Amino acid sequence: MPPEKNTPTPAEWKVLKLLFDLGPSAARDLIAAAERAHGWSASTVKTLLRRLTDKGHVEAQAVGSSYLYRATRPAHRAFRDEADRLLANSAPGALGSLLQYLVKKSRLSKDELDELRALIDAQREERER
Amino acid sequence: MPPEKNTPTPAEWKVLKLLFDLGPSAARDLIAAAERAHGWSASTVKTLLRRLTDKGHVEAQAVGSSYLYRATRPAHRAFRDEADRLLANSAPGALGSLLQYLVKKSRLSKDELDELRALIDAQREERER
DNA sequence: TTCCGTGGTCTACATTTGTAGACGGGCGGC
DNA sequence: GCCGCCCGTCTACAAATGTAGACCACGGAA
Repeated sequence: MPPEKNTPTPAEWKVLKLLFDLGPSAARDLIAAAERAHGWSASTVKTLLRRLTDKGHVEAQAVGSSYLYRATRPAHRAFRDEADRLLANSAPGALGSLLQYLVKKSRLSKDELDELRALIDAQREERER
Repeated sequence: MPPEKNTPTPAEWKVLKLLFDLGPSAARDLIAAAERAHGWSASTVKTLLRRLTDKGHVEAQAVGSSYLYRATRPAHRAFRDEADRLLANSAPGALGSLLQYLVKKSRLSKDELDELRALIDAQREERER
């Protein structure tokens, strides 16, 4: 169980995503990015940032008179949680086709494909035994 | 763009999931299942069912004096939409490891693994060219 | 020293979501 | 033919969410 229980809401995710993209950032940059990306007002971003820190997804590190915001967990961890939600919902039978869809759609690089293939082979071995 | 715009809320998903599991069902069965699975009252299920039909995820086919509820799109389609949301959020770099995680965690059957592997090989070919 | 821009905090408010009771009508049993 | 049960609809209402203004303090520019 991850320490963070409250998953981010969709709007919060968007801010989180910006944080992932920009890396640890000052409010001004996040606000600018959110304005550009979603047309949000500064206030909106501030609120979402507060809620994210409340929920523990974002950490506000005091720097001078203001904060540097950073995601508390790395992007891949956060996405993983999302993925878990997906699995939790998905019916067992539908899973295979779901993954196929994802692989097709996500246009992985050759290296990534190789890794994935290796993983699959390993799993197949396991099934053999 | 799928016809359905409003994605189901988490609670709605739970009902949808029950519908997928049970197949087209009468209210009584859904209510019973939801009671068992989530401890919900009949009213709650009814409301969620209404909202789902409003949003177009569920279709209420009149049968006698009541309805037979059925999901408007097959499970795999619905999950696919969820998966799309996931991809939309996920940063490109993180995708590979995300899929690995999913494959590992979802414990596919040998057949499913084979299919997935075939798909990956196909993609690799494509990268070659 | 004064003023302004930024950033943070408070407050606000409409909407959506989660959860559920009340009510009226029909059908199946007695 | 009357009764109760089950169903669908209406209504309710608290909490979460989306979106944002008001206000205040401080640090830097002038």
